[in-house]
Amino acid sequence: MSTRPGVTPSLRALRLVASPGGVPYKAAPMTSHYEPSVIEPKWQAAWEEQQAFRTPTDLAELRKKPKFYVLDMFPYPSGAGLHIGHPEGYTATDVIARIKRMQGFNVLHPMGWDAFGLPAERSAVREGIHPAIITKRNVDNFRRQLKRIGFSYDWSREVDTTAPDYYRWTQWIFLKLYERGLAYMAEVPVNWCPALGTVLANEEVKDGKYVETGDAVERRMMKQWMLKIPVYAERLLQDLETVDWPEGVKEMQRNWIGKSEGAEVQFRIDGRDESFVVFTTRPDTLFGCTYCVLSPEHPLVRTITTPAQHAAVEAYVTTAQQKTDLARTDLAKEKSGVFTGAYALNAATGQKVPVWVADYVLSTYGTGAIMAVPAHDERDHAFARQFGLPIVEVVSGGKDVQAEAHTAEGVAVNSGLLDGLTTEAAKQRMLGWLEEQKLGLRRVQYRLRDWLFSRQRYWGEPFPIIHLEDGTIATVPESQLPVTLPHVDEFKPTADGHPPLGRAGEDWLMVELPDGRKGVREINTMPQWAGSCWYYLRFLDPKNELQAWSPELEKYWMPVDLYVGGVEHAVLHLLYARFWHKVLFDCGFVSTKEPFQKLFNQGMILAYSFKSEAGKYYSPQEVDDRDDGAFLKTTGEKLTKQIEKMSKSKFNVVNPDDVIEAHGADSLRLFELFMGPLEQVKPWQTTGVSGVARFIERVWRLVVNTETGEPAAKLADVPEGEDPALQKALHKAIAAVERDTVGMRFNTAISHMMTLTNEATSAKVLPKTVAKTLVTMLSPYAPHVAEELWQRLGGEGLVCLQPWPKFDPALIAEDSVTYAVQVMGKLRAEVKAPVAATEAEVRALAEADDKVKAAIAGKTVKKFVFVPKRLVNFVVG
RNA sequence: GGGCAGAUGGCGUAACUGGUAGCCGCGCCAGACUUAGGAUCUGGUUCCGCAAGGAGUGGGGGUUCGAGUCCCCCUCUGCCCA
Repeated sequence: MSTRPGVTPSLRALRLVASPGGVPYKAAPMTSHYEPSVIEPKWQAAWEEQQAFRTPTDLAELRKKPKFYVLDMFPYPSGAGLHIGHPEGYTATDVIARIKRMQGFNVLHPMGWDAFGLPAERSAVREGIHPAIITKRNVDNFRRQLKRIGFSYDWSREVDTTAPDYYRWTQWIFLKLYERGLAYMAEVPVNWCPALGTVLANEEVKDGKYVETGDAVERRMMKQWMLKIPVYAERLLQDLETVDWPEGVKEMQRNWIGKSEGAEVQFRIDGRDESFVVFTTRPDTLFGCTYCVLSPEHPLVRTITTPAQHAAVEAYVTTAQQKTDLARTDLAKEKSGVFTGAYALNAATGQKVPVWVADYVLSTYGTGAIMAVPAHDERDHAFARQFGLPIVEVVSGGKDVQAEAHTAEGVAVNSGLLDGLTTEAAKQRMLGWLEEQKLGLRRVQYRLRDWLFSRQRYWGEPFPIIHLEDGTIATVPESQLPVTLPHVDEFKPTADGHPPLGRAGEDWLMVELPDGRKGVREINTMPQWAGSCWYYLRFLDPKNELQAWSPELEKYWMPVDLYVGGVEHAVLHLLYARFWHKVLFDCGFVSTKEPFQKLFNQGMILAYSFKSEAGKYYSPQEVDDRDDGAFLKTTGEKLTKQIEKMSKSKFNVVNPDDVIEAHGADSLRLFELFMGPLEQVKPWQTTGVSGVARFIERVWRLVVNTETGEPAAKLADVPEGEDPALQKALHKAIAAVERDTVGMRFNTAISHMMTLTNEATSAKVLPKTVAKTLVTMLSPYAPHVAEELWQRLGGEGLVCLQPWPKFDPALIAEDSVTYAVQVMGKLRAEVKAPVAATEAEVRALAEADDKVKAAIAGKTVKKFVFVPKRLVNFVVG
């Protein structure tokens, strides 16, 4: 290809430039054409050599400027490498980091690796290689790919959650949780995944399967570490009000925390001196309670069951324990249950109501017992219908409650002292009455449960915990952290079902304390969430060997000003990190209540895929994608084209390395942002990249004569105002690009630069200062080509360290304006008027127009609407 | 089933507090320059119509001089929760 004459020489140049200790970047050839493969390594080397993005560590130095902490959700370094979705958010934060630097901020923009986790461990088992080696290999690849895109990370702050000098502090934070009574061990029903040989958190399980792999999950009782996140439920809920997050994410967190206010009501067992307590959010419906249900695990089940029912109940309880929570509570499933033979007394009516056992009531939620009000609760209704239990209406609502539950609010009926009250008033009256009668209490309930915090894996943080012979627990002293991962022969569970750390030698497993007590180390490890709960704090002070971070640096940098990542972390990571942060706040180790002030979710990038009638997928290379449809090249078979999530099996994964090979990193960056609003889900269109590549080449030609490599002929050392129209376009562009960039509307910011470039292309003369300003504006987006052009324009130093250009508001002001002239809301003409024109003047101009005359001829103008600088409208009758 | 977000040319999208719908790209069409090239430049490109003109922002209704934007109902898509 004649326009790319030097593919081989430029590749050679790339190697020269990139080779450490080789020819310095300044020696890279001055090409006449735009060749990203030459200039990108050149400027990456220059940034590195000049430490352009090194954030000061000295506080006195830092305090001279305001701060801005812009953070990406750090990736799990998978073996597959980056896909096109990663750089989307990373490019956005990089543009923000770069413009903030230019605007005079100290910018903290770090990157690291959330590198503990199951995939590396499974590769380790498969390949027989230590997960640390696999992790390093993957991290090296990720780092190489990220550096190739020209991100302005301060790489001296890189952190890796699997490094002992990092997880030492993860263990330290765990000790703080333990000391505060927030971590404990308990025998709990867990989601055990036999295929993986580990337990999973509730949120990792869906439909009885592990969400990542689809492996089956079953229930088992096991002794596990738990964290008492519900202690912080109220603050996690309240403090959402103080952060600038997408409303949707806040709502998801609120739902996850699941606060409900209601009552605990005591039910006495008829004829026995026993009682149980139910939690209800609808105390106003107590008069409608026609039966009660205990969960199969409820301790009272065994004691109250009558001899006649004993066998049936026993059998039922046994089967129920096998089922997962989800299978038990699924609304669509047929309800099951067994009568215990016992009766309870309805606290309000004193009537006897039967007590059943059913698995749709969970022991882990509320009190493990419910009062059933079939008339006003769908699940209770389904259950009552199935077992022929009575349904009594206590909230009037127009529906026939025998046929369908009426769950909405209404007016209380058949409810004694509550009759005639609206639901809210009835709740309050009933609560008051229950408290007076000492039959119940007001109670706030959260859906949020204790966080299952241990895993039976190798590749995770060991707990700094020792189990002593006397059954008590000792912690490893802070001074002896980290507890490093031991050597093991295999990364699998032991033959007798212990986690992989059970394979460690006695020198690791057995511990003797200074006082002579002996014990064994905890052999569970922490879940992957642990390391990501606090990494944003380690970035502040990553090399600190004495503390997890310096309190002074924490006070300077926190909170994170902008945090960008996928919405898939809306609840888990973001809730766990907030929880730890609040604990650290209570310990006095951090100064802010919340870690992430502003959160932004980038939308997923999808891609087109091609599928045959038979359901087989084909790669784009095999497809002829035309206007009239997509066809398989070999057979001509018609294929369907659809937009889907990228996946190897659908042959629609786009790799950033390939895009860089074809168009360069600057084009990749621009296109990632030009596609559409950052928050939106959108398809990757390979052909679209050439559009932004063309834009870069147009800018290039403004500066460089592509025949000779000399400066372009129309570049001139003349005042910026040489061409007033161009100057106006320039200042408008500065204002728009700045506004849209800081507002994270990158797609429109880029289109404004394109418009300016088009204007500059058609201008006769291009003042050098205009070109320099354009290049400066472009530099956060396409930093490599901007550096190259800045240099060729004779700019001093690096363009990425220049101040952001200022616009002159006076130059943006228009002196005349075009008015749309409507008659009855329909556009009939346009007239040009001075900016300061009065209503009467504009009306006169409009009425003088022939088309307007024709439209209003013979009619009376009933009203004249005047919108300054925009339009006028004749309302005629 | 509930909650949230969304639906605009052939495609990705743009449109400030209600004020000329379609900016910027992709693709396509035409022309220029050409060693005829997937380069560059110029012009065109919502639809119907030769035109005048008309229609048009998922569908239906409403508020308003004026609605992509506000209100009500519906359809579909995505995400989250059950």
